[in-house]
Amino acid sequence: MAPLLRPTYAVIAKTAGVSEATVSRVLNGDESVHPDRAQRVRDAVEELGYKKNRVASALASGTTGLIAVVIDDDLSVFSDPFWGTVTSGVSRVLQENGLHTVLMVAPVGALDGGVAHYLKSGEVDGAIFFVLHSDILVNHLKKQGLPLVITGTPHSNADIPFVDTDNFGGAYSATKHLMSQGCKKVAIITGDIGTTAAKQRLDGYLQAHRESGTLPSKSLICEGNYSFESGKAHAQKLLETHADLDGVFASNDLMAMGAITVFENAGKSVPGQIRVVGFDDALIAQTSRPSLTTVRQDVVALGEAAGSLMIAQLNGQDFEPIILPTELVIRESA
Amino acid sequence: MAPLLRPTYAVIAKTAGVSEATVSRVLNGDESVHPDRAQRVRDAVEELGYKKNRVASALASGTTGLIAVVIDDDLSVFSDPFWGTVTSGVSRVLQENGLHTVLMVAPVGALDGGVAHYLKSGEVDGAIFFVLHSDILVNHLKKQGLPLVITGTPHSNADIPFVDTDNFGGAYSATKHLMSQGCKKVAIITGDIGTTAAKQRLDGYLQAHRESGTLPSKSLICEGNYSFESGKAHAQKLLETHADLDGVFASNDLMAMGAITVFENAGKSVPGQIRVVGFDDALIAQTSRPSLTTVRQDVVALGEAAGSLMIAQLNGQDFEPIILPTELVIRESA
DNA sequence: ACTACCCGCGAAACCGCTTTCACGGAATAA
DNA sequence: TTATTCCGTGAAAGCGGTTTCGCGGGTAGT
Repeated sequence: MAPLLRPTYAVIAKTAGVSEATVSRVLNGDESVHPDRAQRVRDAVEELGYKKNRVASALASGTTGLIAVVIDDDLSVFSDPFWGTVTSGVSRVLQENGLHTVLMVAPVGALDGGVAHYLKSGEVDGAIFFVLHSDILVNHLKKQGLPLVITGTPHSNADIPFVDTDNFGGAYSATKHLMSQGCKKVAIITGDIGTTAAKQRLDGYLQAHRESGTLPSKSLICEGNYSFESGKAHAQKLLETHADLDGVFASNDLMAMGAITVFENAGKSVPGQIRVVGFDDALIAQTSRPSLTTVRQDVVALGEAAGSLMIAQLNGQDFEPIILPTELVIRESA
Repeated sequence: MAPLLRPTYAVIAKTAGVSEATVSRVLNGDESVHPDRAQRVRDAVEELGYKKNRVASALASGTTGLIAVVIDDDLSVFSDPFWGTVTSGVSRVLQENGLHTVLMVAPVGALDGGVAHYLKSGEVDGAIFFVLHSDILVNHLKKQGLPLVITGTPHSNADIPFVDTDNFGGAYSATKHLMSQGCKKVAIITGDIGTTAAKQRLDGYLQAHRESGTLPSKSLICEGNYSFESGKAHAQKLLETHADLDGVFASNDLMAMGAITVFENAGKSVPGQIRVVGFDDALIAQTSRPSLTTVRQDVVALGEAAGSLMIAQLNGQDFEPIILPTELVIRESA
């Protein structure tokens, strides 16, 4: 493909007057080479503008320098700026460590799909999973010894390293905040309850109620799916069933926006009559009117943490799950 | 890394009773193998659950099956759902063709940066560029024979295959629409004028005016940078300098939203007193109040087109630049 | 002074697949 | 029948690094 042929070890070895083995040692940081000869090799490398052929290196060494980022879903997920941002964080950390990011967007499903095969085939040195609908593939890969990181909390309690936002704490403080603002009846619109994040946020909401001694009625708990439409639909239903509703915690900003739209169209002012808190601190939280009080999570940091955890594993270092803190950002809506 | 050792050609060859060369022929679709022996090979492959080692294959054949997606910018770009969506389109098409996507997010800058080296080192079979600030690297790579696709229109007129949205046409129809709604004085807030897309949208805006015989004054042309803040800032300035402003075409939805925010805060109703049209049809265009009239571009299709163009090149097929049509989506703001 | 070790370094095998080359036999031509 | 092609096929030579193995010389032990 490349017309100009790049130098190989053979050339470096000849111009440096050493063997190929020595070249390899120098280029891989083997200390046992005499400084003078090592320097001769480095000079030759410099002079010839040598760049190691990673493919050959991969074949011989068994490591490819590639980390897969797997999004277990369809394309729509990636339109969500959230995952794009996480990915950029991952990518940056990996790049700083000389690794590259292979992107795989596909429903993972079974153990014998294309993605599964690819991961099992040793073409990547590790895999970072984003949206995980099931742990079976992950557990399978773990058994094979592939370094893994999960972004979000795994479903099972297999000891797979993961990074996550403090969903519970964020939801808890959001709910507490609504209560402290005088809300007597606060509903929650959850995310896709099949995700651990949605469950944890619901738990935070419940915990806040538990502590205040006022358990919310079942009808205040609405099972949404993170979409704008589901936010609207549940807000509508809440209006009809709870005339005295005065607070809503939505599991993400988009649903919060949907709810606010419905409330205002129905003549309920936000935050005057109903206070609303979202989650994410996405761009729309700042640009909307009223601007949205929300739970901020540091999305780039999440990606970077995932990348770092992967690096740590590859280096054989110790590592533990990383839970990133959240911050309640108070704006106009609550 | 993988504990269970996978079978190699040697094993397949033995169980099928043929030579490794024949195995290779069968697995690469060489017609010149006798059907019976070919079948024996396929049976052996099936029976042993053989999967080709792509790394070894890459070393021997010189092709890696990897396509780089290069975003010539910093991380922030990837937080924009736009590029995430394009990427997912690319990724899907490539995956369907047995290729994988390597993501590189970094300022490309010079010819000797890390990204440049990687691309020149033959570790990828092709590269798709997203945000391009300069054509020099691209031209350099093209000379080396690396298959390239640019998403967006290149700066120079080098014959590099590209895909783009019909920016000119979209801006033209947006401006025409404002005029047809009775707007006498329509301003434009452009995007980062260093991008070809921003220039083309400006041209469309100007062309609409030219046809109507009313050339806009210089002060109606505001140079923004695609950010919410720049939308707000320019809207503010416009309010101060043009009391009779009654229409604004913003080069993207985010700036349009910024402008609307300013107008409404200033007591100007949208679309009552000032009509606003955006560009992109991003999610916020639907969720905002008033909902945004905007120029829709099919972002997934853009990515798919880029992927297809790459595939075509790799197959040695003919290919031409692809310009995707836009559609004016009329909502409340104009 | 003689054996026992350690250390730096090169020769060569190897990673798993691709591709050239040439051979044996069948098919066609003379 | 003999000479000429053509064709399917296997042996073997890479692709470009990595790694094992063992050699020769220097240091240390007694």
